Amino acid sequence: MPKIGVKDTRKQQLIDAAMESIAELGMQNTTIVSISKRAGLSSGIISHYFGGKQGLIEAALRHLLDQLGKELRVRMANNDGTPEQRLNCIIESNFSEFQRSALAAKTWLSFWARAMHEPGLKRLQQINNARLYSNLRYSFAQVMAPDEATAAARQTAAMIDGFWLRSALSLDPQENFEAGERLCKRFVQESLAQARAQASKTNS
Amino acid sequence: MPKIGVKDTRKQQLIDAAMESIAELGMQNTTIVSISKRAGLSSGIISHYFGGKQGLIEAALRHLLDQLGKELRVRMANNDGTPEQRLNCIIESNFSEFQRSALAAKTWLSFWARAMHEPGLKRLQQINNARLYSNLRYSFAQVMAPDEATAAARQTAAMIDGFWLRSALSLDPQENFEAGERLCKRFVQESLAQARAQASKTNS
DNA sequence: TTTTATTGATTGAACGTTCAATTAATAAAA
DNA sequence: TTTTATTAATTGAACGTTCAATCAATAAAA
Repeated sequence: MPKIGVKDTRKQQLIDAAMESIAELGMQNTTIVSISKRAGLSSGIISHYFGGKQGLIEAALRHLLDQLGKELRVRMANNDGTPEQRLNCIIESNFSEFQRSALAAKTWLSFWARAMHEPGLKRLQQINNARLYSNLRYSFAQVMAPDEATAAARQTAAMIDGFWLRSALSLDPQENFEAGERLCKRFVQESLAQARAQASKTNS
Repeated sequence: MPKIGVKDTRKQQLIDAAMESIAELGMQNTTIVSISKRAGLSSGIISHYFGGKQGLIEAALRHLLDQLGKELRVRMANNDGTPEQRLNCIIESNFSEFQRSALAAKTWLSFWARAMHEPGLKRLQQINNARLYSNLRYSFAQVMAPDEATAAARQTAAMIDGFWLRSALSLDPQENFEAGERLCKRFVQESLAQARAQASKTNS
């Protein structure tokens, strides 16, 4: 028998190498060779483990989404249930270290573009978008009227994605990401403050 | 001499065809044949007018940016100088009919992704990002303290781009664009209202 | 005729996929 | 222990396809 338990290791190696290649060369210039060389493996191995280049690309996106989900779950577990804290958690997990790395940022953007014309990727992307939105909406709805919560959630989701996009395209992504995180949190704070002011006025 | 004035016509035909192809097939599957066929011309003509496929791609992006700039200038000319009105103009021009079409949306996203790895496109993209930001900041600064204006401009710019992105990726781009425009305007309104409240408090 | 515009067949490079061959780790047999 | 059989893991050359770019040939205007 050959080495056993190597399968998952190899798969992860290839996924990492794929993201490195996409970040460095772009989706456009990422080839089976550019990936396998980075992983220190042969070109054939990609088809062996993922059925082809396309399969590896999808696996890489799934991996990014998993990271994002895990990030959120960890942070959610470590706080009480204040809407304010939960919203901060959501923002933080979207800007967390892993996600913030230039590697991930560039890879995301490539995926977004490709998702528009490949149903497999598009579905994954939409699930993720819907999750961000509904997480936000749930917390806002505990403090606001339904309509207000919907609006605030949509605005926040757009702001998060917008800062991501602009940061990835900027000359200094790191700095832009940090500023983006701060400004998203500030927006949420002020939305909540205004909602509370509104509520106390209605009650009196 | 040959037909005169055909040059610009052909160039525009090819730019339109390129955007159609990118919107339909994605940047990935757009070839000089898929473009030239849509334009009803031969494949060789692209190199003749644009020096190659890459040249046409850049010209198409430049065209999109020009449209955006023209859109803004027209709207700016038709209003007085209230910061509120100017900000609405900026938002409207970013969501205007031309820009809103699924064609433009898909093309934009493809450009964004590609811009990250091609200096020529990246420069164009950054000029555009900087213009949106500084237009916004200028108007906010007439009502707010400098720091506040910077923050509001950054938030608004991110929200605009974010709604663009999420709309382009959504199942119903049209509806999402419209909602996005409304919510961007609402955000600006509330930012201005809060700034004025702050100002009157400070004065008294 | 001269100049410009346009075509479309051709070329050569690049790419993803396939697969026969090799390697190396384990299990079973001697 | 040593030998043999078995099999997953891995390689990389070969193949067929796709594509951008080229260019000789043609058409049409001046």
